[in-house]
Amino acid sequence: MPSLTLKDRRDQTIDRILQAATKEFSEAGFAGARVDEIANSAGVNKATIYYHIGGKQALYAQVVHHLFDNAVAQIKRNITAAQSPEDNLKAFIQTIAAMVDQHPELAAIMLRELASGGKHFPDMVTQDLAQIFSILTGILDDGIRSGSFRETVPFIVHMMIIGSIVLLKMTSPIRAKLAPLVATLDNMNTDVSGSVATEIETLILNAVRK
Amino acid sequence: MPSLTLKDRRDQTIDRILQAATKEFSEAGFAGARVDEIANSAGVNKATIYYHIGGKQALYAQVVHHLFDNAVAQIKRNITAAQSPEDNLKAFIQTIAAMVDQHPELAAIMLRELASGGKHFPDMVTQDLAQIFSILTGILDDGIRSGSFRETVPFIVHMMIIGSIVLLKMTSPIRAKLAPLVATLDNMNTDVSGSVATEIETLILNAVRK
Amino acid sequence: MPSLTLKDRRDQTIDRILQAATKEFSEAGFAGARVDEIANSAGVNKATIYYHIGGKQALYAQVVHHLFDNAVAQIKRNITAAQSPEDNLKAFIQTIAAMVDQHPELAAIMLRELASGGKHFPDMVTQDLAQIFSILTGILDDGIRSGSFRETVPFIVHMMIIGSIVLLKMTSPIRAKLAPLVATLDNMNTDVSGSVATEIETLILNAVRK
Amino acid sequence: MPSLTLKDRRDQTIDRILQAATKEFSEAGFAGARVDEIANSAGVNKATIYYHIGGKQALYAQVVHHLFDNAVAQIKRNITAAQSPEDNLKAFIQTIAAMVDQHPELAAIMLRELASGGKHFPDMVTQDLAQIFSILTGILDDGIRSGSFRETVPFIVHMMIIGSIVLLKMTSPIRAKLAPLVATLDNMNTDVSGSVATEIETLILNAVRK
DNA sequence: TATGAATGAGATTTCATTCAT
DNA sequence: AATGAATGAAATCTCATTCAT
Repeated sequence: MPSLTLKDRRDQTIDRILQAATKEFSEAGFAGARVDEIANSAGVNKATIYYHIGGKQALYAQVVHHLFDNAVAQIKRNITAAQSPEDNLKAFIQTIAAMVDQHPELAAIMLRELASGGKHFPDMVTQDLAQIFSILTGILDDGIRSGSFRETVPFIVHMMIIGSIVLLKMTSPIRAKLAPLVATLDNMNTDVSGSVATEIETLILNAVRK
Repeated sequence: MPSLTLKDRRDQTIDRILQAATKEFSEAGFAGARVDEIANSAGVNKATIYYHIGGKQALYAQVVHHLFDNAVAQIKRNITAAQSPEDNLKAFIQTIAAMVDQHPELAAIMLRELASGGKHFPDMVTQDLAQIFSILTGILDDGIRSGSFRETVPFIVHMMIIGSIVLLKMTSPIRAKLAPLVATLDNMNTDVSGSVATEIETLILNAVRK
Repeated sequence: MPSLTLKDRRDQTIDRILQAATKEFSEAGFAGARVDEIANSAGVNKATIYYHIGGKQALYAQVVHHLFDNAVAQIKRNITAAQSPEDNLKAFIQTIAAMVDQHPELAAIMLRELASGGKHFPDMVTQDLAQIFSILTGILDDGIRSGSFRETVPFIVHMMIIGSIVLLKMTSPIRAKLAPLVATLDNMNTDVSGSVATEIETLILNAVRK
Repeated sequence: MPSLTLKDRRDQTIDRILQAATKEFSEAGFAGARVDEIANSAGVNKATIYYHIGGKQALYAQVVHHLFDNAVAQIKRNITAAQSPEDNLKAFIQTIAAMVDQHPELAAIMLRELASGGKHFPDMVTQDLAQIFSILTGILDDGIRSGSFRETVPFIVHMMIIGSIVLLKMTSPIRAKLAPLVATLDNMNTDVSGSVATEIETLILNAVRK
């Protein structure tokens, strides 16, 4: 029994490349990322990247694709099970918070993409985002129908949730710098799922509740 | 009266450089920005930038500095005049929204900086941000003391406000792409001050009100 | 009888490689040719080329060798049968013209080799060329001895024949571009054997006849 | 008085680049030429080539352009003065021969371009070639009108002249290899203007004369 | 003050070749 | 016999920076 088939080897190599690229792109952005660096940290020759993937652009596209696809899948999995609109909204917030803790690269890449107007977003990713949004819309509609939620502008609520989670996650290094100067920042966690997400839940529920 | 003093000429040149740089940096990020491009769009020779400013890093620092300094000043100006905590909170939200509409570059640069952990933020900018935050903390404290606001985690409220405003502003090109597919996005404005900010006010006030 | 012996399979593969290589080298030259491209268009894996042939240089050598060897053989076959010096000269011209129509790659490769001073020509090919030339020398000598031809410089006559045939063949794409602008080019054939070769015959015979 | 104006320096640099490029491209062809090599032999930094010219393709285009433009100009200059069709034809042949001796790069590049179907020829060059051809057509027409020349196919005569001259020039290294084996090649000159061109004159005049 | 020319260092990409199977 | 994966070396090109004027 051979230790590893050819295809497995291939997949493993591609995986290592994709992981290294995800890290590099999220830390440095597309323009700042270095193919050399990615190759090194993936432990492959630079040419291997071109052989398997095809170039910096293509590599970036794959990274973004992977990241967002998995994210959508995870959110879908976590929401469908829940029940009341309030619980669903909580689950939505917790899921996104957990995801951002698990994959901070997602948050970094999203911010940078927003900063450049989503120019590099492949259409599929845009649709992924639309799906996430439609999950929230569904929850809010349910709540309105069942009389527990007010009428709100769903996209604004969406941005409020995503915005607070992502910014809270990404400000943690800055918070660390500011903590000595600003009392209320002292004991804030670097993770956003947990107590931070719980506070967000409360705020958002108050915001949309009748 | 001479047409233009030497000093004015100089200042004008520097101004054109800074404006061009602001645009380029906000659109492409630090790594993606090209000194060549900045020089072109400022209508000066590349070497002039080095002569007056000193290099890409220095140029970026000045751009960020300008942008955030003015922002803080503007917020301070708009808040001090107001009265009740509720009105102050509204003014805070409206001011930030107006600022982001006026200077979308500010939003873009902030997002990118967050994405890279604020590595390039000069200390002064970090302190600017702390000042803005302390304004909000003051408003929330006032509200708690006067009995109209609940106890909340100020930084989370802060991120909720900033996050929703900035993301709403920056998603407008993506929204344009999605509008045909998603009904609720149809008639959303590209500006965030105005009706969008008003909805944010309502949501945030509900969120923090007792 | 088995469908195909192992040896035949091998030969077939090599053949496909050589054909693809001939096309690619003639279109792009040695430096411009891509081993990848050759492999693709031969329908084999790149490594197969290295396995069977041994490398780009070796491949090129084989291609050139094949091409010129066959050419010499064909010319020899066609000349020996003829009779009078005039008829032999005509046959010589017609044969070369026919060969160039059949294998335009030969012409392309020859031109490129001349352009680089025959650096890559294996010695055997140089000798092939010498043989072709000696055939012409023989014809011209016969003509002089029989009193029908003048004394000429054989190599110059040779170059005049080869040059006009090869250039006429290779200019056909350029002629196509020029035809709309230049009246006399309108109805020139893309093939060089036939009426074009007949005109060359006349010109050359006039040139060398007493 | 400054030793050299800025513009002169620039022109000098560009000239050195163009000269080096002409040599490299003619020796190695487009694909085989190395920008590094060109930069080195021009004594400039590689980036200088990109600064002034803009890339390998552009560099090649300029080289070809220069070469052919000058060639056409020179031919025009030399022909207009002459008189009888016979003398004009001789002048045409001598001029082209002289040009090829002066600029063998022209011949090399032309052969390679023919080999690839003139794909890289800018339109202007194609028109240059058409002009040269129209000069010959004029001469032949004159000769027909004055009764000294037969009716011929001008383009074939053209190719016969150009072909023999260019091939004679470019075969000189191969001839050197063959000389020990082939008696008649012994004392052939490496230059084509002079006795070789004179022999071509005789052959071509015989070929077209009534 | 301002500039055009030039560059060094490094970025991305290509490609002939080899290796393990 | 044949292949997919991987690579080293080198090619083209970019870009922040400096120099001479």
